[in-house]
Amino acid sequence: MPDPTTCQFEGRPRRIVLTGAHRSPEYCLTCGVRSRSVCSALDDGDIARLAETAVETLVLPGRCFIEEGGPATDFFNITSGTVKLFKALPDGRRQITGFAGTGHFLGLAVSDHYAFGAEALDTVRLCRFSRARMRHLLDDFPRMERRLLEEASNELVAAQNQMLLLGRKTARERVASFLLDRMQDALDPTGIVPLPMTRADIADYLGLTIETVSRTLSWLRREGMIAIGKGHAIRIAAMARLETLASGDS
Amino acid sequence: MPDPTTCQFEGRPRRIVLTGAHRSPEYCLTCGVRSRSVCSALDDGDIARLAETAVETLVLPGRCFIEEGGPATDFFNITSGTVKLFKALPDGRRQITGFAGTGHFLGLAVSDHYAFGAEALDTVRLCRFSRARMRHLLDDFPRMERRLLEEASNELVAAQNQMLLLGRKTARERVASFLLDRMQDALDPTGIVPLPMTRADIADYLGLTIETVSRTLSWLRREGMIAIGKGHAIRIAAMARLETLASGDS
DNA sequence: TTCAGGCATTGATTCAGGTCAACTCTGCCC
DNA sequence: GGGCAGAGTTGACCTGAATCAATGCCTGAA
Repeated sequence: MPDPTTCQFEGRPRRIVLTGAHRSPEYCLTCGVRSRSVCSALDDGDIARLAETAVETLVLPGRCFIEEGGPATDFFNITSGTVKLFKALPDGRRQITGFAGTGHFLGLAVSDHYAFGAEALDTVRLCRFSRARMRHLLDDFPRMERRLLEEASNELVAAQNQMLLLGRKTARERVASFLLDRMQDALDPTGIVPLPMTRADIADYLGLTIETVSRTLSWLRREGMIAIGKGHAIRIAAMARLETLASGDS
Repeated sequence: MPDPTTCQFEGRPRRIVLTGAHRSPEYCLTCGVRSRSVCSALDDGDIARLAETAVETLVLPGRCFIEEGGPATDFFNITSGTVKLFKALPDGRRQITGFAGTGHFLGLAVSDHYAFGAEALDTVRLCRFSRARMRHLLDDFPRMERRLLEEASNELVAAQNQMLLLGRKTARERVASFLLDRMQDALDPTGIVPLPMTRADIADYLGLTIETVSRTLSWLRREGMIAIGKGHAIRIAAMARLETLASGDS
């Protein structure tokens, strides 16, 4: 069983080998990453050079692969799976600052120490670059820098939304906002929202306790706004009412 | 008197004229901005071209110059003064997502609408670029892009810290963290922390009410950790104890 | 099948911080 | 000086979410 307190890589890091399919700009390196990935900004030549420097890694669920405050040696591009990013206080209180999925970058820190930890929610595949190599790549591929800037800008907008949520929204508004955000992410028009994280993760993301998250979900169900399925999925039953609640119009 | 509900520029927008002093990389455009500014990443030629496209603007205290949700037409570099950045809910609840001072960039949004509002705390001078021009500049000056990426990364780290604060810290820990952050910003070794913002701004930044901010500052004073001076300044009297409090070690 | 352990739900109670209200302080205009 | 408005402080009380506690519900191991 993975020990979440240690911080190591699992699986079989290996050199990436490009095949025909991977030359398409809509696929990343070895692993079929979609348009959000690093490769959407690069051409075939770029990708060939990247392949020289990236290492594909498999991370098992529950395994922490970035340790908050640890030396920032690597840079990551997630190619499948979901990770949670978090910060912690000495007494154990935790705040999840975001969830990163396929195509997202990690480890952009300017400092030489990671400002946050990262842990795999499910089995995660990622491309790992040494930061030194990464710096050289940025010099060679201006498009890459453009991509990173775009990603960082998007994350800043998300962070500002989250600050509004954490600072000023009620528990009900927080949970409603969270469900809608997740639905946007899943791009599922049927209103089924996958929740690969535990109640504890949701609580740590929303600045609440697990009990409050649970009570609030039950309340949303009693009110007919959602239906709670088996196996960590929720169906949104009254989108409009949920949106009104999330925006704080009440 | 400025009307904070409308969103206009004050003063005398004008073309920027470079003089000898401004050619130095440690000064921005017209106005003596230090190393954090856009110019630290540019050489003389770059600066000369920038000067063609930037407009200097003076913003009066209390004036909102970026309206949340409004069309994102411009890009800004603050050359003096402090602004508050905020998001609001329909019923008036507000969250200040950050304070931006000399050298900071604003308006990096990927979307074509601003994701936050900005209002001058004191008299603010800034260099304004149209976003269309800005895009062309980024193509011409890769160094500029590097600078923006660095700035965005720093802001992301700050945002993550703020999420930890808003989601998991107590009122006392929040206020202590805030004072220490402000001191870092002011770079004043004597421990005098300038607070150009009102109690309401501090409250909206920390996710508290003005009453709680006031009570907490009074408590810190009674405990001997700070001394509250006249005219919006505070002296830190027991740095170590304040740091222990801020980090949540209690 | 049973048992153990993690996760989730629900109820009872507490408390940190919000709300409401009174008051002071300061600068400012007349 | 007097009066006024906005900012700040302090007290009394209330409430939303945390805390504490009990129970249910899976899943995997023996």
